[in-house]
Formats: sequence, C-alpha cells, structure tokens
Amino acid sequence: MVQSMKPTHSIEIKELLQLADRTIKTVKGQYLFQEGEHAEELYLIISGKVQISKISKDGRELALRICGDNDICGELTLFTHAPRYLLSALILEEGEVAAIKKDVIEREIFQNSALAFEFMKWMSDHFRKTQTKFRDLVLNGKKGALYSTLIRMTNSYGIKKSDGILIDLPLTNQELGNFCGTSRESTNRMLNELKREGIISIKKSKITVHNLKFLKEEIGCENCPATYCSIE
Amino acid sequence: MVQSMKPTHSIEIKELLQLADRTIKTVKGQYLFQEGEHAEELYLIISGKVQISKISKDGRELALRICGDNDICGELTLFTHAPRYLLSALILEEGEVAAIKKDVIEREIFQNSALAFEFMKWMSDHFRKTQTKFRDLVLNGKKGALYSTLIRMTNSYGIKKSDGILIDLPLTNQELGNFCGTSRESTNRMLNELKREGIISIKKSKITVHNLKFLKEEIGCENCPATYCSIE
DNA sequence: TTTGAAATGTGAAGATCTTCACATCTTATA
DNA sequence: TATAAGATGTGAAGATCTTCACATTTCAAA
Repeated sequence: MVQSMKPTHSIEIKELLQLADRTIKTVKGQYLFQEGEHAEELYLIISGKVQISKISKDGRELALRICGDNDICGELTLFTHAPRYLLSALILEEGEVAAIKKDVIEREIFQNSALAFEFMKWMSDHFRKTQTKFRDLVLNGKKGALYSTLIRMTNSYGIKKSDGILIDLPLTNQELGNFCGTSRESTNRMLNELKREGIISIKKSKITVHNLKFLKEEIGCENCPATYCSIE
Repeated sequence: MVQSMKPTHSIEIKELLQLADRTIKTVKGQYLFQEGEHAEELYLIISGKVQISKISKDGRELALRICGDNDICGELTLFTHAPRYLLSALILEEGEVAAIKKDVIEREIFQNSALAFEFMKWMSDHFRKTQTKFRDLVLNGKKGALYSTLIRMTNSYGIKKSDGILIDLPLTNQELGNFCGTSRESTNRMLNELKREGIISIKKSKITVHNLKFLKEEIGCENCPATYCSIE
C-alpha cells in the first residue's frame, strides 16, 4: 500500500501559469529570494522544493514551510506598496519555478473574480495553518513544536506504509529543529525518546511515524483536516 | 501632546455594514462565539472590544488579538465548507457588533471586485502580523514574546505622551501573559525588571513605554510599519 | 576502499520558565 | 471606611531547554 496523502490544491495553476513572466531553473542551495530584497514577483513552483524561512539577526533560522509542486511563495508581499520580502526562499531540490509580476497578478485578481475567490480561499487555508502551528509552538513547548511539525509533515509528505506513515523528505536533526525553534541537540534527544518508545523510526534521514495518535494526543490536536495541519 | 497612533483601516466598513444581517449588543464577559461552534457568520465590531483567543485543552489561554472599532473577527472560517470557529471571542468591553452571514459576504466578495481586493489586502496584512509575531515568540523566548507584545500594543492602543507611549488598555499580568504564552509570575518578573530599568512604568493597570527602542532592539525588530506589527 | 566531512549521540553545566506557596497591595462595594 | 476579592510581588524548587564539549557513526567522493 503506497498512497500519497498530499491534499489537492484549489488554485487553478494553469490559469496562473499563463500570467508568468518567465520560468527559472532553480539550483539547490541557492536562494529564490531573500528577506529584505525588493519584492516584485511571486513564484509558482513547477518542480523541485523550496524552503521558506526567517533568519534571525544572530543567524538562527526559523523554517516555516516547504513548497513543492504547484505551491505559491512570495505571496506575503501582495497588496503592499513598495514591498520587500519578509522571508527567504532556499532551494532544497532543484527544479523549475514560474515568476509572476506582482502587478500582473494583482490586476488579474481584480478582474477575474473566480481567481480572486480561489486565491482568497488559499490565503485563508494558509492562514489557518499558521495559526494552528502557532498555537502548538506557544502552548505546548518544544515537544509540542516537534510533535506538531511531525504531524504536519505526515500530512504534507506522508506516504502510507504497512507499519505507519513515511515522511518522504530527508531531514537532518538541525533542519527539523529549525522548524520547531529548537536546538539540534534537543531535537535529537526528543527524537531518540520517540524512537525508544516505538512512536517513530528513522531510516536514511527519513522518519516513519508508527503512532500518529500518540503525537496528536500529546498536543491536544482535534484531528483537524489536513488542510489546516500541514507544513505547506 | 495626545495623538492616537492607530493605523487607519482599509476595508470599506460602510459597504460591509450594508450586508449585515443584524446587530448585537455585546455584554462584557460573554462570548461572541466559541471555538467548536458552527460558524455561519462573521462579525464587524461597531463599538466595544473583543478579545480573540485559543483555549487549550488544559484550560490555558493563548490570546491572539483584541479587536476594536471597525475590526472584523470570525473571518478564519470563510471559504470553508461547514466550518466551525477555531478561536473564541470574548467581550472585553461592551458595545455593538454587526453580524454578516458567511454566504452573503462570500457572494458579495465574488461579485464586487473592489471589495474582494480590499478584503485580500486586509487578510494579507493580517497574515503578516501573525507571521512576525510568530517569529518573535519562537525565536526570542518569553522575553521576546513579551517585548513583541508590548511593541504591538503601542501600535494598536498607544497614545503619545510627553514621557513615552501609553498603552490605553487596562491589562492584568495574567492577561498580558496570555498574549505571550507565559505564566502570570514570569510576566510579573519581566515587567518589574523593565520597570527597574526605566523602560516602562505602570499606573492603574496601564503600561507606559518610555524606551520603545530598547524593546525593539532586544528582539531585532526591523522597525517594520505598524501595519505588520500590531495586535489587531 | 580509504578518508574527510557531515551528522548523530550524549553527559554535564547553566540559563530560562513554571509552579507552588504565601505575603502584600489595590480596588470596588457594602 | 471596613472588608473581601482580585491583583501583584517574590522566594524556592523543579522542569525544560540550551550550550559546550567531545565521542561515535554515516556517507559521499577521491
């Protein structure tokens, strides 16, 4: 049994693609955009993976989401005068992205009410995700942050296996810690505790969650739909 | 010198008011809506104050924002099928709110592109606020959470005085702690430290910030516009 | 297959927060 | 103005996380 749990997207991608100015071949390790830069475009991921994060002044990184096929990023600067990117977008996996000029998409949204509607729906979902993640991190400490991140990752990158859900994304302890706002060491210790208890197992940097229920119960997750509870 | 620093709102309130189904007299201490209830309306605050928060299973409260005149709440459930409120709305100050049916506003947004545009702009701003607050809380610990909350409150409820900015909102240590995800005691200790250093002073449950620069520097705030950095 | 480099694992010390317990202060109202 | 309820202040103990230091393991490229 191998079945992707990734939810389908609502935005009409083909419609957006027509607005694209150009496409860019992305290179692993490079930045699609960095915080502080003038924001004139938003990006539609055609292939590859892009991690959106915030870098703090002292160099620590808070990872917010990983965008895959058909995701949009750079959207936070829409509807703002003379915007700059608030976040950075690091290429995790090479691929291709389409760049759409901010003013082009704004104009199109203004004229095309179906697109506007879909876009609002997307923003709305997106906002709910942030809101619920916020709650997990603030109310449930670092353990809550980790468990929440793992749950979200099963929703975004989970593949059902006979013994659980494989998060099909290679992750180092450091990278996972960046999503939770925890140190590498703490992340490592928490993961090992989960391993010892049989909740998860790790093979080749990929985590399999054997007991999702445990993670959900620990953070008081109301079993919300995957739409609100994913990392992208 | 007494001057409000509250930013102006972009949504055309009068336009929204015409869509209202009914208006409700709010009573202090009551809930406008509570998480888990079926969400069929969203609310436009005409007067009074409403606090939006998330209650955790073990009874702790995470306060997210305080809505005042012309603010919208209950918006998180828009564009969702059979939604339930994710948050609770507690009346802090009695007043009046207009209730707008979810399907009415959705239909109107679909037909009225100017309204749709304004609404998206509002959502977009709203999202940025959450995002930046998120960063402060996760990257800068509890002190960061408190400083961030204080800064946001000066933007939302600040009144310029000769010796600093008065946050014109009576707040107990507990209530402030609920915004930061900290215990009452920790909040109290941190506030006293700030008092000792002359950064703030408190009179009749209202905080005056004398040294906003200090707070901003401590959390590495890029002096972002008040639009992104307020609690409502 | 060797060999660095990167990633993981772990003890120990210290910083940060919470919790509990209780004292003191403030405020509303009877 | 008496008084009770609510809010604030604070020490001490303990939980939670981070940081530092270093050992071990894994992995990809020479």
